[in-house]
Amino acid sequence: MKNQLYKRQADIAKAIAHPVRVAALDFLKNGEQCVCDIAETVGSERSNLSKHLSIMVNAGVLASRKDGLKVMYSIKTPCVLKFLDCLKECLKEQMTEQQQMLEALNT
Amino acid sequence: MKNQLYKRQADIAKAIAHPVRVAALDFLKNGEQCVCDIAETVGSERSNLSKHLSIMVNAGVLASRKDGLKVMYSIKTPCVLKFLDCLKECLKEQMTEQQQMLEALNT
DNA sequence: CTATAATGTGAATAAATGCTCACATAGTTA
DNA sequence: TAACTATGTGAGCATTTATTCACATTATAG
Repeated sequence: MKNQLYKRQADIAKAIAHPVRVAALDFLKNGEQCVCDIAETVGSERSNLSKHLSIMVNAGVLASRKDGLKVMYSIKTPCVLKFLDCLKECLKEQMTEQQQMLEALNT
Repeated sequence: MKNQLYKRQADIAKAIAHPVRVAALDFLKNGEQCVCDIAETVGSERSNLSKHLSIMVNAGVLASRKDGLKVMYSIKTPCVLKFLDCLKECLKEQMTEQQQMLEALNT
């Protein structure tokens, strides 16, 4: 039972745990975007990006809708944004720690 | 430059994106614990868990210290806890959505 | 010093993930 | 209808990650 919950939490984290996907999410903070714009921004092959996006849709992180020729992707729930902020904050803490070590080295 | 940042954020997410590691973190919310207790709680082989823990230490998510025969692991920064809460919240949102669909099916 | 306990490591294997390419599909425009 | 645009899909391959087992290491206790 609990293991199921841990697995599902891990699946959500996994869906985000790739540089291209983090970059795409960071771009999608500005609102929904089509695949071609995302591809250009994150610098990824279309077909490859397509797969990354569908991974995130399957994990419930993104939503998608058709608009004529284009497919528009958007962040599905507010907590995904929170999640991204958390990630950035963790990174910031790590870098602050490194900087303190650097300063200690210079004294 | 930005790609470097995305990669490092992805690395942090990756370090958490495994059921055993989520379970271990959830246990470590109660404070530092030795490997044997973590192993028993999450139900994982010692040597396997040892590797999972070292992955998280390398990613800057956990800290470790020796205490006699034992090695004690603990969550390194508060934002990791926040991160876990975010994960749980995302899962909750997903499950709420599913429940609404279920209810719609019953009407 | 020897035995024991807790943990880590390395090699081998298995499984999952990611990338690229060629092609398929769906909608649009001429 | 034909050509074009945006996107998705499948196969093949390379890379990464996970698991298991046997063994190494470190500290403790007798």
